[in-house]
Amino acid sequence: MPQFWLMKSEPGECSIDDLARAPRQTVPWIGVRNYQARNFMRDTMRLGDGVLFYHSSCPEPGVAGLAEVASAAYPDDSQFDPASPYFDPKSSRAAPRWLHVDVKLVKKTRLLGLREMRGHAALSTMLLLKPGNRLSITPVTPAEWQAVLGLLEP
DNA sequence: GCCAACGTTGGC
DNA sequence: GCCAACGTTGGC
Repeated sequence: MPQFWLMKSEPGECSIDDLARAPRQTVPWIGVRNYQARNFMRDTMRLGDGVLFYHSSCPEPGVAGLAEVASAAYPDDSQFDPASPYFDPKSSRAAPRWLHVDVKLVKKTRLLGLREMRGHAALSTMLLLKPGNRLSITPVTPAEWQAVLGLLEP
């Protein structure tokens, strides 16, 4: 049974084009510092799960492409680096607090804008669209996934 | 830049 | 274990 996710990335940090240019079109999803999002990666994600690659905190927020989970969860090295903005002094190599998976590009799509998404009843259940949602990784139901694909590939 | 919503921290 | 203060997210 395939699972599906929506993962937010700031295009200034890593855009869909950055992903397309990355070696093997794969990037480590570093920098998640939220326990719920971490737990999704650690406990629920499986290799090959579908990912909606979402651009956030930018002029045109929305789904910018499709990707897939390309690794199991493993420790995020940036938490050990004092020079990194993601440094966590309370973490240690012996007991890493933060993990991440790798994400691989499937295809860049047209931009399915946040505003457009709000206009479709079939997407109204998406956690992304719930008021106040800030979670950077959210589960997507098979119905929501199919509805998004339908809008991206009519 | 604003601000609402939410998660985390830390004193008690 | 409560909860006020604080920091962050992210659309607008």
